[in-house]
Amino acid sequence: MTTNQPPSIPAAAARDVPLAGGGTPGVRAPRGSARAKLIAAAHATVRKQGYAATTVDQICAAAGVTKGAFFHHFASKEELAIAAAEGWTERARPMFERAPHVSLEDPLDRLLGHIDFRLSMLDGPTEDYTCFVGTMVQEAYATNDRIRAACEASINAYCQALAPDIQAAMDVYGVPEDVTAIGLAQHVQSVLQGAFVLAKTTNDPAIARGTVTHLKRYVRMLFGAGSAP
Amino acid sequence: MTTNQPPSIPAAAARDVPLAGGGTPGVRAPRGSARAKLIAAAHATVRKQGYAATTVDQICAAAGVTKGAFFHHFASKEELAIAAAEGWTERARPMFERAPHVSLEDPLDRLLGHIDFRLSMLDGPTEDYTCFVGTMVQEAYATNDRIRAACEASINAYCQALAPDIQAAMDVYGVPEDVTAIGLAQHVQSVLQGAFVLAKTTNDPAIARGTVTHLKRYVRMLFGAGSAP
DNA sequence: GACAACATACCAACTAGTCGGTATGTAGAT
DNA sequence: ATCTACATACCGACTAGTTGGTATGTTGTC
Repeated sequence: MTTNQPPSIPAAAARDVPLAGGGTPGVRAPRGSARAKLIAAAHATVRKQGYAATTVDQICAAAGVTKGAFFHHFASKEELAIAAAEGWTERARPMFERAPHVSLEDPLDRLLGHIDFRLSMLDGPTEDYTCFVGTMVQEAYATNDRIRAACEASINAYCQALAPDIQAAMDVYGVPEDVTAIGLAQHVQSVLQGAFVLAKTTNDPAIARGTVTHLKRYVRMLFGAGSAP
Repeated sequence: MTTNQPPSIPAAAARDVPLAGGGTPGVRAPRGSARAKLIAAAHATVRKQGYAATTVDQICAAAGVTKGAFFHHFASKEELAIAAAEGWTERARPMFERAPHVSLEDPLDRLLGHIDFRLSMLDGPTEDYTCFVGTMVQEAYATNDRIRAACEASINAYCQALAPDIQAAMDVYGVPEDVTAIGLAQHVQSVLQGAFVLAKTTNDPAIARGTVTHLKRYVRMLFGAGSAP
């Protein structure tokens, strides 16, 4: 796992790095922007089609750059995948760090606020709220260990970032034995990943919202059952 | 959605339909077995590599048949995918129907027994306990609506099969308002799908077991909080 | 002998990656 | 300041190999 902190699921924050389309033919993009555009294009394309079905040419077209630029920055499609997994972590970090609920006093409120925040993201086109690394790891876990490890690092960073608030809430409110902060953080991540899969099944976030709502109720019951201040 | 009942995640029940290997060269398999072998091979291969990364030749090799047999039974790779999604439902049905917990008196015991059963399946190689349709829908939801719908039907059949016991438990024990039987069944399925994604991340079922254990605690708390007989 | 169930040979399209080349910036010597 | 030398960023035609699918031949069964 990497040593940095947060991680996992940005939504429509792609607008920072404009994808193609805006690339008026003849007018070159500023030098040095190709790499970031390729990573953003990979996020968008893989979230929609999966990794294997996404071609290098498609990513280049979505990024508005040529194959020459692609292989200048990345030695292979695999290297892009790994860089994009790291980029996913970086892209998610500010989203969760800057969310309003992080400044709440009570750690349980922060945790519930985070779940509400995730709930509010379950809207719009499926490919805008689903997880890049969650999608990619399904195709790579058994065939490409470097990509698998990069996805693991991203998911792990998310769980590690969530754990301190959970631990603080446990310290304040108590919780049944054999519940750990990291274990509950992983459960949160699991429910979200499962919500994405179910959402893809119907191409609609309704079921996903239902399942995350169950998660929120669970967290409330878990901490409510213990002693309260 | 199809009208049949159960559905979703068989484990190592593949042994009914032997995959290749056993195909001693020169010794032909019994006529009429190719279709079932191709579907079983698709299950195994897609669970391991994903749909797009799986080639028709790989499926044929795993099934121990030739391409001619493949295209005799299926008009295209897409048609196999759809048939395999239906086959997944059929394959899961007897596993869950014959499990010992189904004969328990109390509906809540049956539900908890089912979760325990799912928990016990989280063992061995990742590709042996993960979900074929859950894997495939991630790659197909936006690009192939027929495959998406076939996966939806399979997941839906699972939830529909689980709902009656949940409803019965709700009738006996009560449950917070705005909890529905089908909604909770979908949550169970969500947690399982998320557990599979997390398991793929580390290529180890430990996290998956943890998250399903959280699910079991949630179900207990949900029904325990209401009035009990 | 006719039809279903296969097998074999083959092809057109596509894909990741290569390669020679151009455009743009930058550091140091004069 | 300006010129040279070099590095970095990017372009797009090309290739070797792969892929889904087809066309045709063979074998077993009723």
